[in-house]
Amino acid sequence: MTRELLKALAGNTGYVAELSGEDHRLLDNAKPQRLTFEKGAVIFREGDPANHFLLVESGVCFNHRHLEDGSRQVIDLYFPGEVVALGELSGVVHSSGLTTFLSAIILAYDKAEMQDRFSRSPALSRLFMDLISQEQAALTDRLVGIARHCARQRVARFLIEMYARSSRAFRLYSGSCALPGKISPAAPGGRQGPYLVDIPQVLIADTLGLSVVHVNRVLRQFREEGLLRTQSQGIELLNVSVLEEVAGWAGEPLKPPPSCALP
Amino acid sequence: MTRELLKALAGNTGYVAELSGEDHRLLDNAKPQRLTFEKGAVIFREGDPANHFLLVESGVCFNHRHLEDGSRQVIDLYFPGEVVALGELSGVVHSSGLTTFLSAIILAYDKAEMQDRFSRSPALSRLFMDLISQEQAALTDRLVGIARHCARQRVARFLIEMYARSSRAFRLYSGSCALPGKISPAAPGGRQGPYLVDIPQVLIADTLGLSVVHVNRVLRQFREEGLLRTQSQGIELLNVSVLEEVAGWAGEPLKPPPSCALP
DNA sequence: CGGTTTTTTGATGGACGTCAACCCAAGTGG
DNA sequence: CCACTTGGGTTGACGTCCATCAAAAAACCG
Repeated sequence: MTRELLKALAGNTGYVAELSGEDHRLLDNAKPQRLTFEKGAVIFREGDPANHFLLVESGVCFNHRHLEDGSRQVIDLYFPGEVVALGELSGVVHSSGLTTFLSAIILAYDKAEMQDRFSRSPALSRLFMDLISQEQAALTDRLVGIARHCARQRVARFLIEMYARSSRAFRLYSGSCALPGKISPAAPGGRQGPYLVDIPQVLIADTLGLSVVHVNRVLRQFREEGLLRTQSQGIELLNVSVLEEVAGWAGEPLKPPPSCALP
Repeated sequence: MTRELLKALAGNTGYVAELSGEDHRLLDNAKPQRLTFEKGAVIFREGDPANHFLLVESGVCFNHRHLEDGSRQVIDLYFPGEVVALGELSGVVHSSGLTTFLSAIILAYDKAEMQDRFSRSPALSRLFMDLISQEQAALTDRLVGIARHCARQRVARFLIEMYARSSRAFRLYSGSCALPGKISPAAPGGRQGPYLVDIPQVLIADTLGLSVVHVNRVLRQFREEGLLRTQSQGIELLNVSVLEEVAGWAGEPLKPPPSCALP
C-alpha cells in the first residue's frame, strides 16, 4: 500500500536507492487511512489540528489561506503522487486550508507514528528533510515569481509547471486515475499530443496573485499568439517551448561561479 | 558554546523543556566554527554546496536570489539568535545566497555531524522539524503579503516584524552585540523608547517586491501621518499600534470553526 | 573636502484591478 | 422538450497603484 509513498518519494529525489531493506519495511508497515472526497470538499481548514500527513492518490487539491478582505491566496496545488504540505508535518496546527477541486482519494498517515518511524531510521529522516527542503525551494520560487515577474511570465510559468506536474502524475500512475484533462504525452507521429491543463481561471488567479479578469486577458493574448487554445476541456498548450521562453526560463537565474566563504 | 543554539531554539518554540540531558549533551558537543564577516560580505552564493548550517551570533544578514534582469529578491533577514535557512539544511546546494549587511559573527555547524546527532535523538529531530515548519509558515506569510497587500500594508508589516525580531535579539543577548539601531524597549517613564529599525530602503524594497522610490514614498506618508520619523540612525517607530492597524493585523485571518474532515 | 552611496522628490506612463455587462455550457425541474 | 438557474469564461471602459526615468539633496567615507 505504501508503495504509493515510495513512488512519490522516488519521483522527487534520487535517494530512495539509499534506503535499506529495514527502511522499506518501516514504510510498508505504515497503514494509512484511505479517504475519499468529492469535488470542492474541504479536507481541513486553517487552524485545524495537524495530526496526519497526506499523500494524494488520485484527484487534485490545493492549499490556501483566507484574508480579511475575503480574497484567498492559493499556496500550491497537489497532484497524484505528491505529498501535501510537508512543511506542516510537525506543526501543531495547519497554517493553511486544503480543498479539493477534483474529487480525490487521499492517503492519511498518522503523524506521530510516522515521526516515530523516522526517528528510527536516519536514512528515512534525511529523505524527508530533503523533501521538505525541496518544497521550501518551490515556495521560494513562487515568491520570487509573484514579486518580480509580470502577469505574462507568471501565467506562462504556471501553465508549464502544472503541465509538467500533472503529466508526471500521469506517468506514475499510468493513466489509472482521474487527472485534470487526462494528460497524455506527445504522440510520436510528429503530432503534438493534447498538452492539457484543466484548472479554472479563478484558481490560477488566486495562485498568482492576479485578478481573474487579467488572467483571462493574458490567456487571450497567448491564444492570439498561437501559443495555446482554450476549449471546454481546459487549456491546451500548443507551443511549450515558446511558452517557456515567455516564462523567462531562458537561462535559469545566472549563478556566479561557486566560491563559498565557508572552509 | 552551543548554549547559543539552545537560546535560539528556546526563543522560537516551547519544546526545549522536553529535551533530555542526553539531548543537551548532544547539542553541547557540537563544535561550530566561529566566522567573522564584514559589512556587505558574501557568505555563500546560490548554487554553492550547502555543507553547514548557520546560526547568527551577532550582526545581521539576509538571503536573496538574483534574477535574469539584474534585480534581486530578498527572502528573509536573520538577526542574532536566529538560524539561517533551515529549510536548506538537507539540500545539496543553497537555493539562495547569503550576504551580511552589518558585520556579523556566524556559528557554522557541520551539516553531516548535526544530522547524525538528530538521528540519534527523536526529540532533537522533532524540534528541528518544528523549526523548519515555522520557517515555512513565515515564508508563506511573506508570499501572501506580497501577493495580496498594497505597499502601505507591506511596509508597515515589515517595519513591525523587523522591530519585533531585532528587539527579541536584543533581549536574548542583553545588548551584548551589534544590532541595527541598538534597539531598546520602551522606557517605563511613559516616554516611548527609540523603536528603531535601521535597514537601508533598498533592502526593504527588495524584500517586499517594491521599488526603492515607492518604499520611500510610503515612508514619507507615514512620516506625515506622524507614525514614524526617519533620522540618520534609521527609522524610528512613533506609533506602533496604528502601524499594526495599517498592516491589516486587525483581526488575524479569521479562522472558521475548526472542523477537521480527518477522523 | 571630493567621490560615492543613500534618500528624496517630481513627472510620466504602463500594468493591472475593479465594475459591469454578456455569453455559453451544463444541470434541473416541470 | 423547454424555461430557468448557475457557474465559469469573455470582453470593454475606466481608474489607480506603482515602476521608471531623471535629478537634486543629504549623508557617508576616506
